Amino acid sequence: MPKVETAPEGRSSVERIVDFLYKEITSMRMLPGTRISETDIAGKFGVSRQPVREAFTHLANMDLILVRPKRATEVKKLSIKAIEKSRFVRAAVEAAALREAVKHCDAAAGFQLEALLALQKKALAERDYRAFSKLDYDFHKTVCDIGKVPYAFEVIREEKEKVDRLCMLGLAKEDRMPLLVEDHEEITDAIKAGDAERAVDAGMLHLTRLDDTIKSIRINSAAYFDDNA
Amino acid sequence: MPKVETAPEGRSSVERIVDFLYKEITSMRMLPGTRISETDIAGKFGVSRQPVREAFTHLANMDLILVRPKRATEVKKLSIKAIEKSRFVRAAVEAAALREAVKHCDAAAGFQLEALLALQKKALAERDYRAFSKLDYDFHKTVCDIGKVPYAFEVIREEKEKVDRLCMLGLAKEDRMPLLVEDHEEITDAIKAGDAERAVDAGMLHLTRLDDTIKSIRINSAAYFDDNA
DNA sequence: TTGTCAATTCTTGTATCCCAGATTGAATAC
DNA sequence: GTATTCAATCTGGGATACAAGAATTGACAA
Repeated sequence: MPKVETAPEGRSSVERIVDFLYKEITSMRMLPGTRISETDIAGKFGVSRQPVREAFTHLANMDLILVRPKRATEVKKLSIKAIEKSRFVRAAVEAAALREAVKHCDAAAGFQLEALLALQKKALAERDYRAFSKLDYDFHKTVCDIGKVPYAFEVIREEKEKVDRLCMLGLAKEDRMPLLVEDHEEITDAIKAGDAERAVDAGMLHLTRLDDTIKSIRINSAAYFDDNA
Repeated sequence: MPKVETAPEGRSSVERIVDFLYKEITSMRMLPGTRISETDIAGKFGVSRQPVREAFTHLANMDLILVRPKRATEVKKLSIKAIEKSRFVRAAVEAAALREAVKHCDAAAGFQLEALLALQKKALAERDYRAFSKLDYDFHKTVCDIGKVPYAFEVIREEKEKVDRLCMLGLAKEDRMPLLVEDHEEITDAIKAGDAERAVDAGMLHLTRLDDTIKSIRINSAAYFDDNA
């Protein structure tokens, strides 16, 4: 018998609470500045305050909430500095991954990218943003895999998550799909051509697609931001 | 009245505990695999288990300890994968920072680097590793500042801390000083010359200086490592 | 001597209680 | 009417007590 892992309705109390709050916050259902109380959450989950406290510590370490002792705990506001840092790290890692991908690209790798591109065009034609989202994820992961730097994608994903919350405020994600597919196409061509600089340039251009979104959100939703750096 | 910040003997209990354990672990006074008990630490600090638990959560999030429920908590072993990831991120960020530094370098920036170099040579001549260590820190920070990417250095520092623990096992750090200063010299020259590729190459070479150390430690101290990837 | 099993004793997880600081709003003095 | 003060109340911080799981150690039998 393989030994059942039990886990009746999740795992531990704190994990369930962390998961719940994480999703609430990153999906922007809980807006920055929202105050959350240990007691409330404890009541909502039918547990004592202790697990909630630990969950809070977790989320605080993730920079998602701000615990102000004796005052209150609230959903952390977005920080321009943090976003810029994230943006920079992502660009640096993405560039490095692309250079490695160019170095290690072979015929099979080229086909992998082309296959993903085809699927993306299909999703684009069907205006299936959900599918495209997954394919976008796969594309960048594949680039990292081709470059034999799997950890690069971990970093990219981590940094991406940090700004994903913000993008929930942006509208009309569907409109940007064609542009993104074009970018992927250019990146693929550059990698297949073995042109590292062109691949990096395309990758960097690809990243700038986010900048406008961020800028407009920053203006329209200034209340959710913290520093004005 | 400026309002005294109190803080009798530090800050909060958990912060003191985190600081203590952090130093113990990163200085390798507590070796990987060492078991630590909430009760013990609580007793040692004269507090209850609660603050200790929170401190543990912190350290677990930093990947320094491993909490195994109902079993025990122990100092986390070193992970080859984590080291490679850290190494990659650092290289990527360092490269990006160097490119930016080249872009923004002016006469004043050049003098800053030269000044640091002179101090480093002085420390080298005096075999003052402690001073050199600080100057090395300053050098890389200055590069990031020149490139107007201050957050880059934050990342570099964070990643550096992750492998610093490991370097405690290495000996004869003094012997590598001349090589490191030479590297800094080459990096400075390349930046001043406005040659981005040369600067990046020099920076990458600089990073490889660590690789031998890591490799030898990995062999000599295999017991402290986790995965054998 | 060795293998098995059970009780004991560790470990962390959770609940409950009390405490101190901070906010807030009402009452009071001006 | 305005400003100040003080107390009720809400916040998180910490201590203690209890629960549950895993490892260890001991006895006992083969």
